[in-house]
Amino acid sequence: MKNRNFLFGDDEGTCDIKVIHEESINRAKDALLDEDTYVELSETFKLFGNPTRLKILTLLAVEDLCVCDICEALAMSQSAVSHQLKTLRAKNLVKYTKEGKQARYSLADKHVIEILKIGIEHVLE
Amino acid sequence: MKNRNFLFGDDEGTCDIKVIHEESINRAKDALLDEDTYVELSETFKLFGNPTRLKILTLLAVEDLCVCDICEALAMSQSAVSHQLKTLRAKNLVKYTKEGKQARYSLADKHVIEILKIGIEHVLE
DNA sequence: TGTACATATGAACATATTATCATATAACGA
DNA sequence: TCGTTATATGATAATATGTTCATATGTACA
Repeated sequence: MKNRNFLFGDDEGTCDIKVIHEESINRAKDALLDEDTYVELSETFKLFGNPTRLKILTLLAVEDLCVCDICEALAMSQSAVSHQLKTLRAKNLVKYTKEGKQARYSLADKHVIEILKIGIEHVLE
Repeated sequence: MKNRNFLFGDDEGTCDIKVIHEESINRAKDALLDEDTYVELSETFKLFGNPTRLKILTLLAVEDLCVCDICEALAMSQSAVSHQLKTLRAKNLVKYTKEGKQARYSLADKHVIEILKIGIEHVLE
């Protein structure tokens, strides 16, 4: 089973690394969220991890825009922009309404601007 | 099929769609930051776009921990954790102090917890 | 109708990311 | 010194990502 060492704590057997600060580990582990939550969270943050999407979000923070407006503003292809809008939609960061031939996009979530602001604060320090 | 521009030859491959809302485009474009800032920003946000790193940040939000504590808490290899800590260090999200053989890691930036909180709010809605 | 316009999307390719493996470094005790 | 422990890191392979190309869908208007 386990090797027991009263001075330095239990050895975990399968893991070859000694547990050094068991109390701290337990407190920290209690704060961990569900695996599913972390996957969801990471997928959402991943959307902020790309310059093109950050630019789109910046634009939409100022003005609701249709797809071709965004293409024009960023000098990017319609396809590239449309694909990115799709991924942003999938995680509820943007929404759109159909207006005739056009699709008018806007931010879907108040958190988007908050996250952008804090991120900018961080990198500008 | 592709439109051809007889004055300037083939278009630049960017966007041959007509400008629909020029005023809006100009206002939105004014809000855009430097390209370099977006690259920096995206690299920082990218760090939040991975479940392992999110877990590490959660742990460090509660307790300063050494590398093997984190390995233990996440049941992950020392190498994987160490690599992720390196990337987190590179963007100033965590810092560490050497204590003998160990390296005690902690959050380096107050923004980390704020960003985590807002992200969690978003996904839990 | 037919045609141009606005957007969406599947496939494919190049690049980026992440965990693993093997190994290096560095501190400590015997 | 040697051996053990704690951490760091280069190389690699599997997977994910982002743009382009080609094409599909849907709308408006002559």
